Amino acid sequence: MLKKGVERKEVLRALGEVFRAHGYEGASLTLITEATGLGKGSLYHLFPGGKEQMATEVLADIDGWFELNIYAPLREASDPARGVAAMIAGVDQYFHSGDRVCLVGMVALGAARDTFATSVDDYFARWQVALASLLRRSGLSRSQAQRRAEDALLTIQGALVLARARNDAGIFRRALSDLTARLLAP
Amino acid sequence: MLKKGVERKEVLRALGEVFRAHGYEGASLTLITEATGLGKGSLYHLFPGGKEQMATEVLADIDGWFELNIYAPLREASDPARGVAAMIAGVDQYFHSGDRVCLVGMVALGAARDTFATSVDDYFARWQVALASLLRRSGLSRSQAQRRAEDALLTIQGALVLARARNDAGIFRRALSDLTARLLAP
DNA sequence: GGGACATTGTACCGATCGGTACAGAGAGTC
DNA sequence: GACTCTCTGTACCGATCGGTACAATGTCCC
Repeated sequence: MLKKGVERKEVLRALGEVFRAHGYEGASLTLITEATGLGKGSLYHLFPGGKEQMATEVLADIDGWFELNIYAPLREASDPARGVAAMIAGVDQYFHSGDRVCLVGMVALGAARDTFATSVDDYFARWQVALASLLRRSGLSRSQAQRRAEDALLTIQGALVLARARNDAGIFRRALSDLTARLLAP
Repeated sequence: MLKKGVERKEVLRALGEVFRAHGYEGASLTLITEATGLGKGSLYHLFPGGKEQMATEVLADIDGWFELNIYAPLREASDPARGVAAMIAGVDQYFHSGDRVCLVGMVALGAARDTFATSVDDYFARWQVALASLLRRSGLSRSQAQRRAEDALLTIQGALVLARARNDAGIFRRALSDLTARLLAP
C-alpha cells in the first residue's frame, strides 16, 4: 500500500523524468508504467484525471521545489551576493549542471503549452518577481531589477537548450558563471 | 503536377510549421496532410523515408535559410556593427519577433534529438563560428569572440522559450536589443 | 475470521498512429 | 489515340494510443 504522501512524491519524480525525456505528448502510458513501475490500474487510481492530471501535479511539484529552494531564499536573502550565489547553486544542482532539461520550458515550446499555460507562466513570473526583489535590495531601480531578472531566466533557459543541442554541459556552466557576474554588476 | 523545386519548398515550409506547432512526435500524418493539403499517397511519394525524411529535409531547409541570410552575411560583413545589426534584424524577422519558435531548439529538447543530433549541432556550431569570426574582426580575442557568440545564441534561444512561456513577445524584443549592445561592447 | 475499503493486474475499448499497396487519374511524347 | 511515367486518393495494415471495467488481491479494523 502507498504511504500516501511519501510514495506519491516518488511517483511524481519518475513521471517528471518521463515527461522530461519524451515531452508531454511523447510520454506514452507504456513509458509511464515502465518508469513508475505502476500498472494502469494503479496509475488511474492515483491520477483519475489521466495524463493531464499527472502533468499538472508534476508541474506543481516542480513549482513546490523551486518555491522552497529558490524563490523563498531569494526573497529572504539579506546579502544580494549571497542570494544570487545561492540561486545559481540551486539551479546548477537542479539541472544537473546542464544535463537535465527544464520541463517547464519544454512544455512552453510544445503544443501542450495552452493546456498548462498558467502553470508555465506562474513558474517564471514568480521566479522573476523573487529575483527582482533581491536585486532591488542591491540598489537597482525597479525596472532595472525586473529587466535583469528577466535576463537571468532567459539565460538559464537558453543555456539549457544550447547545452543539450550541442551536447556540451560546459555551455551551461559558463552561462551560469557569467550570469552571476552580470546580476551583481553595479 | 509538382514544379519540382518550387512546390517542394512550399511543402517543406508547411511541414516546418506543423513540426514547430506540434513537435516531431506530435506532428501526426493527419496534421501533416491537413497542413500541406497533400494526401498520404503524395506525401510518401515525395518523402519515401516518411516522417524522418520530412524532418530531415525541413531542418536542411532551415539550415539553408540561415546560411544564406545569416551565416554568409556574418562572414562577409566588413563593419562589425553593421554585421551584428543585420544578424539581429534577420533573427527578428525569422522568428516573427518572438511569435515563432525555433524548431531546431525544440528538437534539441525532445526525444528526437538523437535522431537529428548532427543537424542540430551543425546549425548552432556554424552560427557560432560565423558570428565569432565577425567578432574577431571587431578586435576581440579568439576565446572572447567564441564566448560572446555562444552567449548570443543562448540568449536568442532563451528569449524564444521565455517569450512563449510568458506569452510576451516584448521579452524577445528586449533580449535582442540588449544583445546587440552586449555583442558590440568593447 | 469477516467485512470494508484501498490497491492492482489484466483484458478490453474505440481511435489513431506511421506506413504500405495499388488502382487509376493526369500530363507529356510520339 | 496509345504509351509512358509521375503523381494521388483510398483502402487497408498491425501496432500503439489514452482510457475504462472489473475481478482479484491486499490491508486494515473489529
